[in-house]
Amino acid sequence: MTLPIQIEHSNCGECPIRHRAVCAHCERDELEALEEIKYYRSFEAGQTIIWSGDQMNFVGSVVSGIASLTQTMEDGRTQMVGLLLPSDFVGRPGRETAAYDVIATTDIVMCCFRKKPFEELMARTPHIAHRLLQMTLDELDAAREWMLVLGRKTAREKIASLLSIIARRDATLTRGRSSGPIVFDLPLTREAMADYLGLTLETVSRQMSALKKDGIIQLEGKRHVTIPDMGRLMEEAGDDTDGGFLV
Amino acid sequence: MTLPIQIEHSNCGECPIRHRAVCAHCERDELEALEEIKYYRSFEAGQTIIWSGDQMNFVGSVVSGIASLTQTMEDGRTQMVGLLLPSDFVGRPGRETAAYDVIATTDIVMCCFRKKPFEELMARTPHIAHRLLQMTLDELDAAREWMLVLGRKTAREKIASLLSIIARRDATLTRGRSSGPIVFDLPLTREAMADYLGLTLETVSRQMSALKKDGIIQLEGKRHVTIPDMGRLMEEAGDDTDGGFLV
DNA sequence: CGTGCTCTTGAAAACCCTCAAGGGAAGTGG
DNA sequence: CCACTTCCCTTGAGGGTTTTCAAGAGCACG
Repeated sequence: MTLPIQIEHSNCGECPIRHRAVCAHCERDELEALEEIKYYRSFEAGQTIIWSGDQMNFVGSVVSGIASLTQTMEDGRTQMVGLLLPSDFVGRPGRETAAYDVIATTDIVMCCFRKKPFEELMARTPHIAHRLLQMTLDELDAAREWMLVLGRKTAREKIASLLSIIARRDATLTRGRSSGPIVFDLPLTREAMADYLGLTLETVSRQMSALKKDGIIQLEGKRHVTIPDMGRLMEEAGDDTDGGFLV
Repeated sequence: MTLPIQIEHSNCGECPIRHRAVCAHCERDELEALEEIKYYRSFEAGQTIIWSGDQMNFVGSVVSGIASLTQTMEDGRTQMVGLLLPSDFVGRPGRETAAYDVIATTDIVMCCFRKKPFEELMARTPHIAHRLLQMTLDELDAAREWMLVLGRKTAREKIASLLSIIARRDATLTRGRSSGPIVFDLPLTREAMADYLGLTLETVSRQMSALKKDGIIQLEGKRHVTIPDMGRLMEEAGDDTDGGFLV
């Protein structure tokens, strides 16, 4: 049941998210201060990391794996409001309780900081505060982009939008190449996709099949996706591509 | 056509948004620095304040009136991604071009700062940076709350959600009372409501009529709304109220 | 009194959801 | 090794909500 997950990166200098996380702009001495209050935690896929309404005793960064921020109504309707990827920040300085459920989508490793010390450190470390502002503004943009998807796009466009976001992220992480087919594994179940897109899982499944039938995507198994032509996918997503090269 | 709108608040100390805007936590000397780079601009209802893709030469705060942040697809589908109320901040330090259209919903007065000097000032004024982080986090929460509305609520629940947000804001601004009926004027056309809610204007109109027929709201004319029972409205919105007193 | 704008209402159609059944792969225990 | 279960996914049929298309009402303005 409980796998002993190895924590390898005790040293910030060797951390895989060193240059993208909230600590990205930190100097050596600032990193050392962070190291003193940090600790790692691992969660298995499916585990709830934070319950909405709970006391938040820590903030932190996703080191590896994927988590989701979700909101649930009384009758069970669920909406994912954020996808947390490696380097993304979890928690809100200055707030006591969590506003959303944070759920591990895959096995995940987090770099956590006790909240109080982190807030104190942030107050005297402009590099951290500034980076957090940057990241928050980016998340706000992503949330607003997603509002267009949720409010105005068709089911087919929604699926294409999600796939192109994941494809783009994968392309950034794995290599800079933009030519040739893009290949990746979907980190989400059909149900998670549905919760992200404001659809039912049946509609997700149907639209995935339709995109496959039309040659926009290729599927091996349920999760392994190949995108032969990124431009076509973006057309299906309804985004202005106008070439779309260089992503 | 062009009304000569009076700019009254040249002095920050008397500014109506003094304690809620990005300058809220500023000391006297910080305010003086802001005063040196600030200027007021007025826009009439319907005017576009900023075009998506344009160079951003200023950032600023809404002093009075309402503006909307909207995103438009090539085929004309429009989604409002933010509602800018007095004290809300416009613009993103560190970015060159605007990501969204900013449109004056009502006549509006803005307190603007030239972008470059503001960024420099922010770099050496933690009070401003900290306040901006707070405000950005609040906006992120609002955006995420709205994602649930867009993704998972029915047309009727969407309308009720919008009305309760406006009602709550009005209640906060005009007085602390929470008992008795709430009365306000809708600052949005049916079309603007539709763009906010991801609906068509016909559906908005129909659901407004339905809520009226069911006694959830009362309408005088098209814009003047009375809410006899805030609890009932929030039930219709699908929000957990559990009493809901104290707003 | 016509024009323009916002809003309302109706009828038909489209899209997505709900309900239902079943397939395929992985894991468990006999 | 093979039933059996479970989980995830696919596909079909029917129905409901919202959209689309269309017409007209109410109001302000010139």
